[in-house]
Amino acid sequence: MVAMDKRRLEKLSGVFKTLSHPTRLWMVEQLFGSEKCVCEFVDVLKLDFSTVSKHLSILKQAHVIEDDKRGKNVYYKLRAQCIPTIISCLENGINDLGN
Amino acid sequence: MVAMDKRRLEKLSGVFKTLSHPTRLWMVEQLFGSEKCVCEFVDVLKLDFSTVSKHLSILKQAHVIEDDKRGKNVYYKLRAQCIPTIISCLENGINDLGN
DNA sequence: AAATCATTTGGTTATATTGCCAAATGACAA
DNA sequence: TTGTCATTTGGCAATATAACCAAATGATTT
Repeated sequence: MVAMDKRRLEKLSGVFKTLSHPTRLWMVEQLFGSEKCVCEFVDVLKLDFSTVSKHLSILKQAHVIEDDKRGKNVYYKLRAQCIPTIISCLENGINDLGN
Repeated sequence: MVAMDKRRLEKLSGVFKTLSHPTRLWMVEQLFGSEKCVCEFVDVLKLDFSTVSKHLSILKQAHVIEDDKRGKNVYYKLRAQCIPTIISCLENGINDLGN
């Protein structure tokens, strides 16, 4: 593994890592169409507020989503516009191949 | 998270998980052009044979790569042809956005 | 200024992942 | 059939991740 690649690989694999949890992936998909605030996720997921907030923060750190504080709420929206493409690409590619 | 989605999300996030380790991601990229046998990876990575073998096995289970035993060696090649696209998609998308 | 609401942060425990070593397997070679 | 080479499997210790609870923060509302 050439040293020059190391930083790049860590960053890229880090993005994949943020998408490697079902809950986070679901949250990202919910943001495809429109922004959502933390409490909306909490309502549906029935996970602790802190758990949801931490998941969102992980996605934010990787620049997959971004936040926007307005009034009492924090709204999250998709930042990495390539994710929808990536997901359908993967689903078409891998799901077909025998599972 | 609608129950119907659960299986799909687990499978999809599972694929991301296999790509979420720098060494595995590097190995996948090495397979873009041509197949490689386990020992070739061991030589370059300087990790234990068992470590490399386990990484490859994780990628294989997710159908990202597949193996082909020939003679004394096991050759691995890319199975999910969408991965190169996904990686460049991500690199163009996320790297540009602020660091 | 105090109370309240939405969210984040810190701490803890349970579980998962990674890497090494040693031992098992499965060809092929002698 | 014994030995050797390439790889896989099992087991263990170290580290990382995920979920919860409790406490802290920050912005409104009273």
